[in-house]
Amino acid sequence: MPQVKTTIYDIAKELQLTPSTVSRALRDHPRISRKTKKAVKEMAQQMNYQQNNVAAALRSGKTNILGVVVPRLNRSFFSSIVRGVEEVASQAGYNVMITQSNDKSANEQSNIAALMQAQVDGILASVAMDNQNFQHYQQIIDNQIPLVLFDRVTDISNASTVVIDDYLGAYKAVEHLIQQGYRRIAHFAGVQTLQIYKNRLRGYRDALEDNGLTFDDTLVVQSHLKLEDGTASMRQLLQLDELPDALFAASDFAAIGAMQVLKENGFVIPEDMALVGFMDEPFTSFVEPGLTTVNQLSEEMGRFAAKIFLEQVNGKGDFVARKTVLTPRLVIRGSSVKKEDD
Amino acid sequence: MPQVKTTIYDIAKELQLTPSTVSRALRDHPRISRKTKKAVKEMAQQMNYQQNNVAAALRSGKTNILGVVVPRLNRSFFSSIVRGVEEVASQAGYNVMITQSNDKSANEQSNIAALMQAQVDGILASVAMDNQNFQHYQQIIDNQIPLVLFDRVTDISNASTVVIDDYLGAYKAVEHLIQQGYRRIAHFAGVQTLQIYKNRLRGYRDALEDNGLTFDDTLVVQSHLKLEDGTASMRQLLQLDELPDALFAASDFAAIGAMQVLKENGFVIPEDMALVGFMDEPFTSFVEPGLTTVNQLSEEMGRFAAKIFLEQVNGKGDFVARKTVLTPRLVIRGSSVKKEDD
DNA sequence: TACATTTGTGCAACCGATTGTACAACTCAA
DNA sequence: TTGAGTTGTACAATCGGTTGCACAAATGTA
Repeated sequence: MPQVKTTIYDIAKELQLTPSTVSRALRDHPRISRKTKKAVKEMAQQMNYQQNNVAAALRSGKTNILGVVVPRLNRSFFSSIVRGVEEVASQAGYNVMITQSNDKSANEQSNIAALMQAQVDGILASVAMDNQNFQHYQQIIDNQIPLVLFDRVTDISNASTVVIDDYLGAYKAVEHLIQQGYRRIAHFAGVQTLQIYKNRLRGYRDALEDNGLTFDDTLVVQSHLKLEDGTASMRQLLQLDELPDALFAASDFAAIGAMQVLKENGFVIPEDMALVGFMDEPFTSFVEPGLTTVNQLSEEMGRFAAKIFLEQVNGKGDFVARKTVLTPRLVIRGSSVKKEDD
Repeated sequence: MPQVKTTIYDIAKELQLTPSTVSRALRDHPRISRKTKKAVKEMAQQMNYQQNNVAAALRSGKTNILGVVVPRLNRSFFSSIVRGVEEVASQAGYNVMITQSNDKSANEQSNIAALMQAQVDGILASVAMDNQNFQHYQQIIDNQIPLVLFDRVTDISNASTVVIDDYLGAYKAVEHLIQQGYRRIAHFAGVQTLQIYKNRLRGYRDALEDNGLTFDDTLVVQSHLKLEDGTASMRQLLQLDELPDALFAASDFAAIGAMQVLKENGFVIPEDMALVGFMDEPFTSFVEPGLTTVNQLSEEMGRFAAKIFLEQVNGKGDFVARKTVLTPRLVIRGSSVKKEDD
C-alpha cells in the first residue's frame, strides 16, 4: 500500500480549516480552542499524519538535529558517550547525526562542514589527535551554532566543555602505584597538543614529586597511544639499563600493548611490573590480570554535553560558556596489586 | 564575526542573474554556459556560500541523509559496520543519522519513526534481539523508503539484505573443533527468532552430524549471548554429569563469560575445554588464551549495505531486492588449539 | 533566405510547514 | 448599550532552494 503522505493541508481540507490552524492546533498553540485541537489531533491520528521535519526546519530555522563528531566509534568510551548524548537528545526531540574523524583533522573539517550544511542546531565534538589548528571549530561559533566540546577539548571562546579531571585521574593512578610500593614508574603520554594528555602528564609528575620521587623523562614515552604504540613504547623501555617497575599509560590500548610485550618477555604482572591504563574500556576486565584503569564516566559525559547544549539553545540569550569537570574514578584490578602471598 | 548566511539570491543579485540560473549553474546543469557557471562558482566561493540542505531537501524531496539503526554501537562489530557505511555514504554526498535500539524493539520502533520523520532517503538496519513483529520495518517499505537489512535480518519483501554465511561460519568453527580432537561440543545459541542464530545452530548441528557425532540438546543453551549470559550458561553446563570438552558460542561476549567461569573453576583452556566465539571483537585477541572466533567482515558489510542502498536510489526504477551473502573467516587462536607438547 | 534546432536564461510555481497580522465573534464591565 | 479586551481562526508571506515551461538569441540546415 504505497501511502501518500498526508500533510496539514489534507487535514485542513478534511476539517474545513486552514493549514495554519491545523499547524497551531498540533503544536498546542494557546489561541486554538480545545475543541479544534481535539478534532485536529484525532484526524491527524486517523490519517496517519507525520510531520515533515524538513519543511518545519526550513521555516523555523530549527532542524532538531544535533551533530556529533567523535574520533572513532569503536572505542567503547566514545560509543558510550554517544549513547549518553542520544539518550538526552532524543528525549528532547532531537535526532543525532554522528560523524567520525578517525583522528584525522581533514576528516574532522569535512565532517563539520557537512554538519553545518545540514543545518544542525548544535555540534558536540571531541577533537582529532592530529589537530594543529582549530579554525574549523571557530567557524562553528562564528556561524552562531552552539558548540560543546567533550573530553578532547581545546580553547575556543564561547564553546562549553565537558571533561573529566585528567590531572586528578592521573594523580590518583600514580599515587596508587606508589602506595603499592612501586618506585620507578614509567608513563606513556599522549600528544601534547591535547590538554587531556598534558594534564595526565602533569598529574603523573606531581604525584611522583609529591611523594618524594623524582621525575625522570627517560621513563616518559610519547605516542598516539594505540595498541601498536604501546608495544613499541614498551619495547623501547625494555632497552633501558634500569627498568621501570610500573607503568601508567594514558590509554588502555597502549597499556594492553605493553602487557602483551611484557608477557612475551616473561614478565609477570604485577610482580615484575605493574600496569595502569586510562579509559576503562570493557576489555580491561577481560584480560588477565585485569587492568587497573581510570574510569572516565563516558555515558555521563555524553549526557552532560547534550544537556549543556539544550540549556544553551533553550536559554534566553544570556548564554555563557560553561566548563564542566567530572571526577574520574580509579578502578583497581589485578595489574597493579601485588598478591598477598608475595 | 556573526556572518550572515549567503543564499543563491545574494549571488544572483551580485551577478545580475536569477536565483534559478544560479541554482542550475551550481549544480552543473547542461543548459548553463561555461562562462556563467564559472562566474557563479567563483562568486559563491568568494561569498562563502554554503548550500542550505534543508531548503534543497524540501523542494527536491531528497534530504541526502541515510538513516542507520543498530542494536548498540559499543560492539566493535556494529561500530565498524557504521564506519563502512559512513565511508561509502559520505563519498556519495550523504550524511548518516545513527540510532541505537539497545536491542529493544520499542526503541527500534521509535528510532525508525524518527528517521522517517526526518525524511531520510533510506534506512539501513539490524534488528533488535527481542523483536517479535516486524511491522515497523514493513512501514518503511510502504513509505517507499529503500531499506537494507544487515546481519540481523528478517524477511521483508523488497528489502535487500547483507549477511555473512552464518551457517558456514558455524560449520567451519565446529569442524575445526572436531579436527582438533574435541568430541563433546556445546553450543551457546542466540534467540531463535533471528535467522543468524538459527543458521549458526544449524551449522553447528550439521557439522556434528556430518562428522559422525550426535547432536545432544542438553549441550545447547539459548540466551541473549551477553557476557552475563555466558557465565550463567557455562555454570549451567558445569552441572552436567558428562561435561562437554568444547564450546562453540554464537557470540564472543558469551564466550568470554564462559571463559571467566572456566578459569574460576580451575579449567585450563583449551586442554580442559576449548572455546570458539563468533564476531571477532578486538578483545578476543587480548585475552589469554586468544579466543578463536569467526570474523564477520563488519566494515565490508557496512560498505556493501551502503552501496546497495546507493544502487537502489540511483537505479531507474528497475529495482529488485538483493540478498548479499559474504563469506566469514575463521580466526584461529589459542583457545581451541591444544599445544604440541600435550 | 527561411525555417528548424539548440542554447542560455528568466518566470513563477512549488515543496510543507510556521508565524505575524488582521479580523470577526464573543465576553464583560460600566 | 457601548467600547475595550479576549478568543478563535483565516490570510498571506516566508524559509531557500528546485524545476517545468516559456521565450529570445544563436546556430544549423536546406
